[in-house]
Amino acid sequence: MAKDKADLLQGTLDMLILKALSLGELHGYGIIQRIRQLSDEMLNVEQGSLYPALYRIEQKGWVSARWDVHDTGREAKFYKLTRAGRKQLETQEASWDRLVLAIAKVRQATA
Amino acid sequence: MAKDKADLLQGTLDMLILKALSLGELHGYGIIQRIRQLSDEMLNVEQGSLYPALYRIEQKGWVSARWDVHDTGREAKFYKLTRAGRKQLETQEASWDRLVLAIAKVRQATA
DNA sequence: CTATGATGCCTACCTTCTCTAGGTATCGAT
DNA sequence: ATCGATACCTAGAGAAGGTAGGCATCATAG
Repeated sequence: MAKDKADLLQGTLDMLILKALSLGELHGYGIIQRIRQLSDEMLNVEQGSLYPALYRIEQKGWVSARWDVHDTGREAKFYKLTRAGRKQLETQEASWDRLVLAIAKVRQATA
Repeated sequence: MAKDKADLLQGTLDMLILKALSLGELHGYGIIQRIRQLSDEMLNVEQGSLYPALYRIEQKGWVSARWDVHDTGREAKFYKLTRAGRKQLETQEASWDRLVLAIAKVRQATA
């Protein structure tokens, strides 16, 4: 990991993947690029984190996968948000907001 | 864990403990209460998470500990932020801010 | 033409972290 | 006398992300 890139906190990756897919169907490698690009290079998801995560997420029914050929003529495995996945994204975003709020409250405290 | 309390994300506990101690010396059990109170009951740190965390944090030199008797006459182990701990708190807060910002950027994206 | 880097997929193992679930002891209130 | 809160601790489990490898294709640079 490059020095200027922060490690993800556990529990944030699923949300990022689901969010990336909410913008449209995409293959694994593309998800990494989309997250990196949208975050202004601040977030870098490792392949070794992504593929197992995609597998987990697919098992849970939040995404569906199919092999396809894209523009460049190369084959890739495309993932698509399911209805349950969209629901899950909302849930995770709400949890994230709650956590951010709670931590902000603690940090507001002054000595 | 109560239903209305969210599990912490891994990596946030150290920051919360250091922040709690930045408001003044405190013993372990009190740290849990302070975090719960400051977060409006949204964050509940389990004892089984706290004590190992305090041990780790002490090993890293971010806090110093001493046994003492407090008002109620009971003995307790009081923890105090060290200079390195204060520095570490700043670092972790900056990382947290970066992460929150990066995730906000990703979430801003519209399909 | 060949070497290299980017694209694209995957797995095994490691490490870290938090939680669950136990244990112990003291104290105040019922 | 019992029970809940206070106060400390540990062992083990589970989850998740990273590191480090492997493999194949393609475009580009030398």
